[in-house]
Amino acid sequence: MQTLKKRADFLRAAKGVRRVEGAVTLETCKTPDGAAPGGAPRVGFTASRKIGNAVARNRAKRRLRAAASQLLPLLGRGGHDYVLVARASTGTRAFDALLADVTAALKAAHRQLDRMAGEAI
RNA sequence: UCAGAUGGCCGGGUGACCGCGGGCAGCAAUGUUCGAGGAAAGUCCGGGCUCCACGGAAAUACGGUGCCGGUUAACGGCCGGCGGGGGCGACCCCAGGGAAAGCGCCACAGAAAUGACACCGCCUAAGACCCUAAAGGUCCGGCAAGGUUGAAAUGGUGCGGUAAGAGCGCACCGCGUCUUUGGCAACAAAGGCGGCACGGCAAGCCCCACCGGGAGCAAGACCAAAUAGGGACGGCAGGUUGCGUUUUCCGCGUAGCCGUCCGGGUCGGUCGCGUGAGGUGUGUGGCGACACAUAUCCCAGAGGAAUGGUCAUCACCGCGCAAGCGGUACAGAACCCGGCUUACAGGCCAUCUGACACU
Repeated sequence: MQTLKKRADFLRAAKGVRRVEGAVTLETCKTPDGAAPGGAPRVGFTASRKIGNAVARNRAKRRLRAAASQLLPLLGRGGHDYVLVARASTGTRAFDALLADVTAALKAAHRQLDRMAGEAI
């Protein structure tokens, strides 16, 4: 799975669809043409200083990465960028609950994307 | 046993499955091995390394350091001493050069704050006057003991002395100064001399001694799409046109397009990047910091940034009769090293001090 590395990719995702669910915030948008050969979903992780010190931020990103590696191959849509933003409770929430949060956020974001696509047509 | 002082150490362990980053082997699949800290933190000092600047050296300015000796690559670190202060003690604390080079400041209170001073007080001996004596009073005066203020008041205590007092005299203590002795030194001790002359602040300026060129791995080096502009060479087109040569003619110069190369350096990539003032053990020297010798080990190197998820079991702590449940600090390397400072659940070890008890 390809990870996002450019600041511009994160900014583009932040302007797209945003869902807050439990201990995570999900931001997503379409991958720009040509950026991801093969059409696999791309993913990025963010933890701001509001989360805590460096140890807390690292831990939050690791748990999000673990969750994404389980869920995105099943639920992710090709040709989309996903950004998982850590929240204050990301480091301490039970992992089952964290998985449920990410799943719910993905499904809700997909519904919103479909609705926007329908309006566009 | 209790209370305390100092120095040091640990910072959850083991196993299973699915994953992550680097090295090595391999065409690959894959295999194998290594993978955060005592502070990785704050970025406060000192160095290595890199680039820039610069005749050498010194001075001025600015900044830093500040008892003495040692240690170190170096330091504002560390070690050992000295001085001052605190504690019954083990031990702890100190921004600890110079105030007779100079300037400045010393609020409030107080009589007086440095050219020290006289508010309340103390005295009436000598001299003059009143009172014809005595006693007393007035003047001229003397004094700074006692009181009051303050962070600080021109040595302190005692005895003598005096009208009252005063280093006025003496003893001891303090201070200053000289000499001797001990010590590498800071300094200490002893003796002589001086009747006291010399208030505090240098963390206000300043003086003295010593140290310091600047910027930092986003340093710096290399490879190199694109693009702007430049250069060289070749080809095509052209003597029609524009511009310059004051005007006309002639002539000359210049302006176009394409390709290759040079140069340039952006996105990106590679290096810098971990064998080092390295760790560990042993020995020797030293009170110690540390040094030397020797053996042995290779121990993170990412670049949106690697350690996560699930489970079992053990250890410790809390709650609970129990089954069990919950918790396990502070905190994440980013060029490297030596320090300092700050944070830290819980636990361990060694040495020493005081008190009590027992032998």
